[in-house]
Amino acid sequence: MYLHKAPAEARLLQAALELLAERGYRGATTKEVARRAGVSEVTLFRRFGSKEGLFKAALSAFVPQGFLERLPRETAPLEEGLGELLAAYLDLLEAHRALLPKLLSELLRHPELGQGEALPLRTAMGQAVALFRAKQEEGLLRKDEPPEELALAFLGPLFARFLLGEALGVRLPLDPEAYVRGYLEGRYGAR
Amino acid sequence: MYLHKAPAEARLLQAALELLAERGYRGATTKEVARRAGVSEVTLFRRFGSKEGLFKAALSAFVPQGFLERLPRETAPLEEGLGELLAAYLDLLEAHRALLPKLLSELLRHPELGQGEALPLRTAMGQAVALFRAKQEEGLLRKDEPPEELALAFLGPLFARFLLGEALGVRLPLDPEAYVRGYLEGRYGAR
DNA sequence: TGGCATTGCAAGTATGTACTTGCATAAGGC
DNA sequence: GCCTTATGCAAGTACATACTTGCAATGCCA
Repeated sequence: MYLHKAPAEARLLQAALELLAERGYRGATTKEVARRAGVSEVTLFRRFGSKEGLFKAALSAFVPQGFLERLPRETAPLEEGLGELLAAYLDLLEAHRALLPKLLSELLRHPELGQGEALPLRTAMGQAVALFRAKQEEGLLRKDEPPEELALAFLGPLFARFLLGEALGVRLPLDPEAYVRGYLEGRYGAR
Repeated sequence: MYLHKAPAEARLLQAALELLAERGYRGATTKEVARRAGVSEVTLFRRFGSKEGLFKAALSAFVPQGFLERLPRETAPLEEGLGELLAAYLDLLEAHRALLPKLLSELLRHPELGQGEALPLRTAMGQAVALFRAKQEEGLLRKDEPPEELALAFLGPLFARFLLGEALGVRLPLDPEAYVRGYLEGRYGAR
């Protein structure tokens, strides 16, 4: 196997993410991405086919290695499972603190970028939903709401808290155990 | 005077604002602005000279007629002055609820658009600062902070509240009198 | 050492988009 | 009725940018 393959590709993905956040999808040129990655522009097109392919891949790849495997299985006990889910997402948000708000804004403006074959965030949300569904069937969570609602009610405030903190430039400390407890005692968690 | 002058110009400015919010500065093409305004593209360039000129003008003009005149003079009593200031800004935010968050995001990404000769928001902020400075000199506000700080402390939470509400899709009701009282009783307002 | 994969470089093509020019037309004001 | 002003239309220019092609160089592995 050709050893130099990984670095060029990885640098292109990283540069694409940064420029996407800095200048937006239309403002980020392939030439500039290649320059920042220290790679020729031709290589970019040989690897990713098109500008859109590159940015889709970048958005899919920005979820860290091992994130999906780290998510709790449906068989995990309720409270531990939620705790692990929360911890995994907290780490993800922390790892991309500076970029995420602008990336989200670009995703809203260019929905096609989120249509990547297996955008990991989508998969990750699917796994979270599976966990909530399993706990519903075990009778540990209320069944009068679809599991997607339960998952959103759990993760939504987390995103909101994060985005608000970034927008205002403040760090909002979060106690994971208290967050899980608060969810379980709240409206959606009540069984 | 040529009677048809105003409509074409006004429609161009309005279409430019909408497209700026929808697609961003780079994504908004002059052709599309002209089409939406129901005007030929060449008219756009004859009126505003360039794409940048058009969008600068649009950002300057989106402050409603009479807004500046409505701001309180330095001679207004403290509490009434703050109340009028607050009411004027509340109306402005209300008038542009849907557009403002995206416009602000574009302003952050393209600062040159804010460099308009007399961007009214800049002027408006200057008048607010003058009010706070006058009240400082009357001894009604603490003098150990620059008036710009006092103005920001007064208007900042208003903007934050508005942006948060838009981001989360909720309406946060605001009691103007309570807001002014809270400011005057708080840290920055204490004299 | 020979072959394959990966990359760079130089040069191109195609297209979109900002911006221009020339001419004709219509709407007022005087 | 003439002039100014505003506008549209058709056509075109200049440039940036996405994307391609051909060829040579380099690193790796068998």
